[in-house]
Amino acid sequence: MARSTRESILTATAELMRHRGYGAVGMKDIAAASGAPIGSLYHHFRGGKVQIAREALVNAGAAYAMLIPTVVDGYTDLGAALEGVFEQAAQDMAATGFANMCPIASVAAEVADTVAELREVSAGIFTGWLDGGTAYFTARGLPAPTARQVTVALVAALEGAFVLARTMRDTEPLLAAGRVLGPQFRGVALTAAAPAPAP
Amino acid sequence: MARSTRESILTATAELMRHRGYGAVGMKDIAAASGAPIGSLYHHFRGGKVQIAREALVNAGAAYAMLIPTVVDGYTDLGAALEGVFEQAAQDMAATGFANMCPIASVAAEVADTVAELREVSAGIFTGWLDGGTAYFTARGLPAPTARQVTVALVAALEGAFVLARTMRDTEPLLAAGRVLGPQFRGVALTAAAPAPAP
DNA sequence: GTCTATATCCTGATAGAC
DNA sequence: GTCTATCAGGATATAGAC
Repeated sequence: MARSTRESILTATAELMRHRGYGAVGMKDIAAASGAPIGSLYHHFRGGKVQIAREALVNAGAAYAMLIPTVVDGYTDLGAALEGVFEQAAQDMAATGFANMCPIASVAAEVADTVAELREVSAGIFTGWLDGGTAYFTARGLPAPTARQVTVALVAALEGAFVLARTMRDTEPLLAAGRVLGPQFRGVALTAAAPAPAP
Repeated sequence: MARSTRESILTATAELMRHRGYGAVGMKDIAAASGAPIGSLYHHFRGGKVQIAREALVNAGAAYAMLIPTVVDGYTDLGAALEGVFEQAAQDMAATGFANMCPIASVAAEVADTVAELREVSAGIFTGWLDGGTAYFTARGLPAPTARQVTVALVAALEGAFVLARTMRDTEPLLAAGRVLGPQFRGVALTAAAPAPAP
């Protein structure tokens, strides 16, 4: 529920780019979806489309950073937790008609070679996720190297499975990824959850 | 090395879209990269840009379908093979300055909600990969359900790690994914390789 | 079949009245 | 701060000479 014009522009942009990526979202679309006329877009964001996308990505990245801890908090076994994350993702995606996908990866893959500034922002968000996830799993009792590897593999598999699932309109990739990643860590205990870090 | 005008248009398009996706590649770019003037593009592909992209994706999809079997053929242990695939991918990506990425996922993520025809083509290619990989691992002695799960998880993790690695310009995501996926299957034997199927 | 010139539309961005 | 009208450039696609 964004209140200010600025915020409504950013949330509308994140939502649009989650579905259509960067290039296919026009300033006119953002104006229509946010309720603000084109002139206001440039009034609030002097840097134009790139700046709007940049700030929308940063906001969305911060929101998504809390998703994995939120799910994993409910588990005391790492293997079960990993499977749970993928099952939750599969459920969400099916519930939204296979339209749900994080805007970061969607935009990142598209602009990695074309809009340097957005690639850099996306890279920073990914780095924050990986560092934050590592800190979280370390706080839950995993050795740091394991925590890092599990986090990186989890995020990579999730993002890839999202692409397959969305394209094929089938949750199989998410469920299969969870069933392959999870069992290896069954029996690895997670200690009591500390307050989740927000990187 | 494409010989005909038609072929050179398709290979140039695949190469361009591997780097820039769908929207950011213009007909003018395709004309320049292939050496064919704009008029020839429409002479050979009456359906315009969408048809060119469609055929370029199908060609590239068939080429990529053989990559995993090519690497895995060199192994007799499934765990080592999986790690080997990710190490090979990491090496390739670093060698190309983090520009290397399969054009299918790149385009698929971008057009899943905007260009129905290309989403359908991409879905067909993914399905072909998964079916082909399952058949390959089955031929190498794995039970069918395991073969399917391993294939789906492998492709999903690869594609996701590609996005992270390309954005962060770092091979860590590929290597971490390989080191998490591989160990679970160490000790699972692959029988003598049959001729790889080309789905 | 090859190639040039152009038509039509849509984009991001700006100027300036309210 | 809000909003409208418009600019300049680039997109896909076409027409038609060679």
